[in-house]
Amino acid sequence: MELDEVQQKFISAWGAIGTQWGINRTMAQIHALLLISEKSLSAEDIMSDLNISRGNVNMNVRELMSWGIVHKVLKFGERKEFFTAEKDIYKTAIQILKERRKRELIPVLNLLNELETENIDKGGGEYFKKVVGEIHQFGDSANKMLDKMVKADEHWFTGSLMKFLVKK
Amino acid sequence: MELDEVQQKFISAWGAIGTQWGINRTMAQIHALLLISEKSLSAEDIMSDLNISRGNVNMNVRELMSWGIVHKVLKFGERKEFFTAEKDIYKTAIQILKERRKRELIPVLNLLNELETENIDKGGGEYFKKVVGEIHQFGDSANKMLDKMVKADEHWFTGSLMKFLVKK
DNA sequence: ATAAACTTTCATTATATTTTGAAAGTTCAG
DNA sequence: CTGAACTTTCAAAATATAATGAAAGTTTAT
Repeated sequence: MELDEVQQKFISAWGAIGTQWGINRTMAQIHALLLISEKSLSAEDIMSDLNISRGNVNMNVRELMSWGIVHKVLKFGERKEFFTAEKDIYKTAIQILKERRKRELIPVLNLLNELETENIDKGGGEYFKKVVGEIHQFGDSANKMLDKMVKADEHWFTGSLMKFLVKK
Repeated sequence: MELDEVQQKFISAWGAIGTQWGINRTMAQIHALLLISEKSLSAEDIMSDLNISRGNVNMNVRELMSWGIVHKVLKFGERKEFFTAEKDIYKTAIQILKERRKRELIPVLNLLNELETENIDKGGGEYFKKVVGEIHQFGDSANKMLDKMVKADEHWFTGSLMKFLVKK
């Protein structure tokens, strides 16, 4: 596929946004490319569209798959693997929340538990205890919230949540 | 202040988490240090506690202030400037949401507008139009949601939102 | 079993980000 | 005004992150 100027712009922007959120630029660009590609793409397609190496494509596509927002597609009669992005943007967002919760929030909550215990064992400071306790409480709330969000149906986000937020 | 082992651990962890969210490690560590410090700290305090240079402290403290989560404190009779972090973690989270909305989401929405116009002008693809349109719609919803959240009172998060989420 | 078609790995290279620290700038008490 | 106390800047150095591409590994058709 030849990318036109508007598409290029979209891909660049997606890459830049990703960077701000701690996502590697190329990974975000591959995601953008797959999002706007109607057909699934092979590693070679991605290499040529984005002008990046085979190893880079392989690494980042696998990472995107581990996030559950890009999928492998096998075409009948073709030996090559093709890739496609989840096209429902709500599902994509929920999936990212889900993964970030699992990979980042939960380990932090565990660490906070540890720190609270250690601080008591070692007769650590009251102030530290207070601050960490509050962060922990906040983290727990966020965790519960995300759990609900992630388990809710996919139109919950624009549906009931939006209504709830808008009413009062 | 001498940092004990538990505090060190907290600061390191905060730095690591920051990194995953696209925040520079040192900035996150300074934030952590200020969070757990009962008293406000001078640039020199931060330099010695975290073992970093003066320039680095200056740069990152200013960045934290621009995010509105660290404040300058002037002590009577002292010429030095002291710094303190917003200690209410809810306020801190809301403040970060607010800034990310302003700095990142709004520019993206503007770009999407542009891209949609350009795509029509240039007779670009239908599929692209569809995908970008959906992303735009999602972004608008998120934007409205954040606007509500940010304007709500500080206990809204654990209060009514949690209740709403937990009930069904 | 072979070899062509494809994917994965990883040491090296390239790029981007962060940190340093000395110099320049600012403020203020005397 | 002056100079001491402090803050800011920014070019250079250090560090961390990402990309390359050739070699190794895997799969499949024959």
